Amino acid sequence: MDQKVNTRTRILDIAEAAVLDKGFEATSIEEIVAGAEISRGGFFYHFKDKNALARAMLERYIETEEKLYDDLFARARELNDDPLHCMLIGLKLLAEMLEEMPTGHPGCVIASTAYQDRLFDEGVRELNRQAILGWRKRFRGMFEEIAKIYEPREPVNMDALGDMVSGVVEGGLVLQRALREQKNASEQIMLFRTYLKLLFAPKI
Amino acid sequence: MDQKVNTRTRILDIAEAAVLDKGFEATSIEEIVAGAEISRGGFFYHFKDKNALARAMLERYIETEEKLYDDLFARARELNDDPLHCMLIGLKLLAEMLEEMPTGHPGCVIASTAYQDRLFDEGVRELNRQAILGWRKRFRGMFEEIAKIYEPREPVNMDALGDMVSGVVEGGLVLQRALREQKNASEQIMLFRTYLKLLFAPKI
DNA sequence: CGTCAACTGGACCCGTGGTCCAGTAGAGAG
DNA sequence: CTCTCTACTGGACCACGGGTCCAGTTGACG
Repeated sequence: MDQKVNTRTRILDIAEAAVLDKGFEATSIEEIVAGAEISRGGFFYHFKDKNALARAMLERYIETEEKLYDDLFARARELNDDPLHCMLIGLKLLAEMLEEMPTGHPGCVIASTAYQDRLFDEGVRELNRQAILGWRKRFRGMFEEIAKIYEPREPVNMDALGDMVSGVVEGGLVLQRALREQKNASEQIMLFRTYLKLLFAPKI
Repeated sequence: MDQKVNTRTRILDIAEAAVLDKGFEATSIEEIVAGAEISRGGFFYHFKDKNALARAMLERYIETEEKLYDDLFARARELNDDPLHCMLIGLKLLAEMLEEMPTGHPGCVIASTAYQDRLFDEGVRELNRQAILGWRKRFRGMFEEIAKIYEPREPVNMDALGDMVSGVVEGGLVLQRALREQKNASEQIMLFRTYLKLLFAPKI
């Protein structure tokens, strides 16, 4: 049963790398089983179809992402207890992280899932939705903390501002992929950071 | 030869609607020829393969999009000659437009192309790239005009700020698609608009 | 009348997702 | 030592979609 866990994880690892590289549709089961050195039958033993694979990948990815944000903002909090500065530091760390990731970070999984919609079943779509709603909640919470101390200079919808973190990351990754440049996503995050500085800056 | 133009255009129309609805990969040639009431042979007479179709669609789409931005900011200019206010009005118009589009506007074509990368040939990818670079240039130009009059309160990279328009739209559309909500993209644009107001606001 | 563009229709190939199933290697329980 | 159960293997088989090839038709125009 150690082997069981191993094989399933190995499939997920290989699939994830391939999907991040070239997208879900372009990744064939053939190629996954070749990489994992198993038979086609073996693959379908673990995942009843490609959708089940997608679901498992998304679940794992979302978990990783949550942990990543937890760690990142925990580290930021250690450096500065003020919620605004914590956010600014966290975004800087996020930008640096994105810049270091050569092939582009998994964030794209969400976007690519959104755009290949009809290929996926309701379960996958719902997972995707919940992930984004989770980030909305997380960041909205942080922004509300900030707003308690620093009154925003312009009125903003906090849900939308929370979404903007995800939106800027996703949008940045789209640009990066399409332009074949390397820093777009991190630049976009840094611009968003400037936005927050301006928005929550003490008046005069 | 009238028929020729007609058929080609008809194919493009039907393909575009289908692709916007469910993505390129999920749109079969079978379905396109059924919609256009032609034979499979007829389809391949006009487009040597699916990539040629993608290229033609992208070209047409980019042209439409350019014209849309031209019109939109021309209208904005009529309402206010100041470059900052013109931009703010233009973004408001853009946000309203996005909100009215029920199925989501074609912007997604760029993102979806970016994420289905390997399915497309170099020609398609390059078209995609050029479209984004075109928008970068357009918006950077406008921001430079603004910056001549209103000194930015924080230093920003003008290329990145130009990209941010595309990024915010693309990111917003990703959210909208994944969340199955309707206003995310326009909300994101309105937030970006607030950003510009803060960034270029006269000091004090 | 001939030619050419714009098709039709159908045969055919291949890769990919997916199903079914019979068989087996190996670990752990009795 | 056998019994069973999990985790597979391997191969036959199907449907569908992209793509090729090609022979034949139709209508406009010189």
